[in-house]
Amino acid sequence: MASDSRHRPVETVETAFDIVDVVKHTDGAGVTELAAELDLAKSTVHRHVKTLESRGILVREGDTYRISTWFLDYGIHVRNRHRLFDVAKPKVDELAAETDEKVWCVIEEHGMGVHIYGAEGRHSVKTHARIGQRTHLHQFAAGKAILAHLPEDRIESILDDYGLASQTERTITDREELQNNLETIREQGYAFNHEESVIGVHAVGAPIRNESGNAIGAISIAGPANRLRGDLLTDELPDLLLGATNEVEVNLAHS
Amino acid sequence: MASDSRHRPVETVETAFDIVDVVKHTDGAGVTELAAELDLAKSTVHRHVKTLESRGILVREGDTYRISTWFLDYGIHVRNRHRLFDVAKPKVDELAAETDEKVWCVIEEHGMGVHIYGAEGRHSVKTHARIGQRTHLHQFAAGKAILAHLPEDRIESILDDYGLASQTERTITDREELQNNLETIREQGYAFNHEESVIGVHAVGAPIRNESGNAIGAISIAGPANRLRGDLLTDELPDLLLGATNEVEVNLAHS
DNA sequence: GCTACTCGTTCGAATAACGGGAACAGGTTT
DNA sequence: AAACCTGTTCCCGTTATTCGAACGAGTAGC
Repeated sequence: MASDSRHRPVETVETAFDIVDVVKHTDGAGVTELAAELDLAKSTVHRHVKTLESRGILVREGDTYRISTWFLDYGIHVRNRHRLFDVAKPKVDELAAETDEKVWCVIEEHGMGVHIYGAEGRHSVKTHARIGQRTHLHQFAAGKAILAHLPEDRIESILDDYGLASQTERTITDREELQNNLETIREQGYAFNHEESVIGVHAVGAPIRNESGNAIGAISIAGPANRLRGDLLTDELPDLLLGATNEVEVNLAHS
Repeated sequence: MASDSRHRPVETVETAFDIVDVVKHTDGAGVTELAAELDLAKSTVHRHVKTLESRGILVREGDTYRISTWFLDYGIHVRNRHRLFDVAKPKVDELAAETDEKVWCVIEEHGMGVHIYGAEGRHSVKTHARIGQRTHLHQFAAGKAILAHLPEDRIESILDDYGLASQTERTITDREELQNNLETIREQGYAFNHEESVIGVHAVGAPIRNESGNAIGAISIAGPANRLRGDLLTDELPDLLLGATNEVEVNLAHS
């Protein structure tokens, strides 16, 4: 981290990815538009875009370039190769079938939570989460479950790096309050989310730990606040969840 | 296409993606390994890798770099933004539930077929296909259904570009034979795959066409050859499939 | 315990490449 | 028909990329 200031990035590569980013966020753009947006010469953008196209990273549709499914190929590859995915997927499916709610498998990467797999129950809410989505760890149940089970210094550095941005009015934005919450989570072994990421949505999340006890991911069950409350939320679902995560941990250790 | 020879790519960007490719295929690699593999100086690779890491494209685990879920994020974004996905997904799920076989939604991109969504039936075979996978159009039912419903000149240029590589001993590798097959597909409105991509697997595929009648994708039903045969394969499944694809086409037109 | 190998990292200097701007070709609008 | 838009091409100057060698650190060998 201290070497960050010393490290000078390859700017040509940065502009290439800047182009990809703009193309993604605009859902397709032309050379002129990209050049204007990124303050580059048209010829420069053109050369980059042609390079990316020849690699199959961008595809051309008339005069606009779009992100290609190259990313889907690589993305799914990443997911399938992740140690957790194979083991967790069947359990996530099971939980969704048993609870009829939305169940997510989340991993930690670079200090953020990444939703790598989600299973629908029959009544599952349309959460705003999407496969591949990155969310700040303090903003949701699975994330807090992960955060609580990381080494103390990593927790500090993550909170330092990203801060405590709010998602809803109920998101925990006070550092001390979060520390208390994490302590409770460690004691209980699971975390709750009371409308902290989406108003009207409650969730329970439990960590998946490796041999050294550090969380590498988590599983969460989410549903409407008026259905996920009382004993169901505080007892039944955590029980089910812990059963699943414990099993995943055991299977992980033997793989 | 003719300008391909004239176009000189941005080499720095190429090396960056070369690095990403090697990291993907080796499932994680270090600086020295990458430098040796790509015949570059260690310092060059180091700078690239640091740049990619700071962007969150690669993640570091000890001394090896891995592909990150950044790709999953972008990949799923691409899929979700595709016009076909929203409309086709529910139909694919329906077909899988009705037939109990593996059902795929495939789109055409850059002259290849990309599997963007697959639904499992209760008895579905473990096909080798994976979300994001790119396959030559002539090698499978959905692909041939697409190929048959493209403008004549595009068909020619795709076949010229990619040739007719074989996947199994039953893959169609003769151009004339393929043309005859495509003609039959156009007459019937759907395509069969008789162990042309995987031995022991049969499939039916039907195109999804836009307003001008050109295929933009296809849906296919695949299953074991000994179950998918006779009337089921030649009549029942095509009927079900065409019902679904027609509906998708109508919904597409009104979206 | 020391040595010898690996790994990632840093530095400076030379050259190759990237980026810019102006001019071109093809289409569509005014 | 002319004025605009688009993507595309060219060449030149300068910068930023690349290389190779040297460094620090950690690990395996004996």
